[in-house]
Amino acid sequence: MPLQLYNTLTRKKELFKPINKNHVGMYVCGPTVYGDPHLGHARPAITFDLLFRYLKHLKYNVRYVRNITDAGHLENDTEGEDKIAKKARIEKLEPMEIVQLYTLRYHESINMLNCLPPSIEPRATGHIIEQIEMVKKILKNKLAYEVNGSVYLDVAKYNKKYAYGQLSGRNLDDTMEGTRVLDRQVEKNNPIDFAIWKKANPEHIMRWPSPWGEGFPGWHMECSAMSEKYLGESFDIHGGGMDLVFPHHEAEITQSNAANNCPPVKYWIHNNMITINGQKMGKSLNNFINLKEFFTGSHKKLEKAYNPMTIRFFILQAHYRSPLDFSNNALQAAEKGFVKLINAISVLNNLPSNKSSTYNATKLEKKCYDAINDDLNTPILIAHLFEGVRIVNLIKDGKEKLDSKGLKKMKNIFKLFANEILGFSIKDKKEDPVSFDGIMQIIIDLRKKAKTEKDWSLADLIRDKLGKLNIKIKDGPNSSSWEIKD
RNA sequence: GGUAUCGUGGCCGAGUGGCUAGGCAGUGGUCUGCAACACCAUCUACAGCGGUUCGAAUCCGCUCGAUACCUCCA
Repeated sequence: MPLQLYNTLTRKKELFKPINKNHVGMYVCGPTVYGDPHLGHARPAITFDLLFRYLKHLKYNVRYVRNITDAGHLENDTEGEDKIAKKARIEKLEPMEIVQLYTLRYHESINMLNCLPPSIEPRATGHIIEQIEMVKKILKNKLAYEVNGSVYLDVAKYNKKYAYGQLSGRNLDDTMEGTRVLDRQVEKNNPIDFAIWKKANPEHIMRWPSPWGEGFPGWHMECSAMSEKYLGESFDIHGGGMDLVFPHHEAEITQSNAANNCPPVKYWIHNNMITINGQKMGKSLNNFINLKEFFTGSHKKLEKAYNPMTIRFFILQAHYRSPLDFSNNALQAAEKGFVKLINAISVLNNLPSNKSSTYNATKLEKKCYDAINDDLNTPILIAHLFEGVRIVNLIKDGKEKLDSKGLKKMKNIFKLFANEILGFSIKDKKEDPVSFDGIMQIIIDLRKKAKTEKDWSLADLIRDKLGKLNIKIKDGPNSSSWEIKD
């Protein structure tokens, strides 16, 4: 079964077929860098990292573009302060210092989650010219109008030629009813029209010259302009959080149609939200936990620190389109499960092969592919990997057998799905240059001798002392092994 | 009010018109000098009420409940 993805535009799973054979263009909405990255940011980063990794595995030539929004949007359509400028004022820094600080912090946390860097990470402020050009095009197509130094997209006029609201499933009348009319929106012909260029008030710091005077681009312009620049007028995949469907992505479709007379995206893919006590985790609700706080355990809601791979595993254990509720219990269950998976991989790598097989690893491999191909069903994929874990442990106990071919297949399954596709980075004890392994073997041999001589106090002393160094001894029937505790 | 999504066992979380999800926790075993690990067995389930069907937790309708979006948010 080939790869199928759920397209928000059609609300169906669709067979994935790129526009240009062998090439895939993917654009994902990145963060607005005015605060620390939190657990909510981790979900799209990991979801689309997974897709990026899998598309690459399928031998596609993927260009993955994830933007950095460094031109703050207004807190409202036409009112409020630019978020980055506000933060700059509060922290007494230049806006670009805020941008730099939080871009670095974003990269740091996302890297720890083992997300591959995108092919291009463009910044909004680096593409003001492209955005102005796009506004000009929309004006030229008579689907926007200028008022007093600002440019608005004429949604009603647009709606006559293109259907507005396809992505979010709303029609124009409903949306107009739900649109709040603000006092200062008198500039607009219609409350539903949205700014694609805004005139800067004198106190607005981040401003650029334009044919309409000094101003700044509208909220949604950057993604339209940058995706077009790097991926073309029409590209394969656009991703982001579900909360961006309306108005952000709807506006992107509108802008691209208005400028280029073609829809920008073939597959719209949206990840669901992470909730805390059933409520969305977000800045506006002030109930978010920073990623760094997870890694260090320094948040009052956290019972302990969580390894970045535990966070990654926790997120991938749920399907990306399902809401995922945070709790210490869920995270600790994920942690234990993940350790079990990792331990089995190290057992597998030291397993001798048998003369014959009692288990068909090829079937397992097929099931893994079926799972990932079914709209990136990582919970099922992980469930299948746990079947592999069980088999590996049974082989260790001599209750199942794999010949050299089967063993190789099994190793490949874990390498491919756990490492390369799910992106779990697994520490390899053997990478240690001073052969910690060798030293450990000596200690284990000494303890074995003590045990043979029934010197239990010495054997226990060795185990306890190692335990204090976070090294855990695991006794088997004939031999012992060890592992470093987290 | 509009739009969309969802309601699964102690917890997290898949899936599906008839066949074991999986993880964590619990219980009983095997293994072990003890323990841990591992393995085996086992226990709780599909919000409620109708309907379609040979058969529904899975499809349809209604009720109740939850969430998101409609204002920047991943």
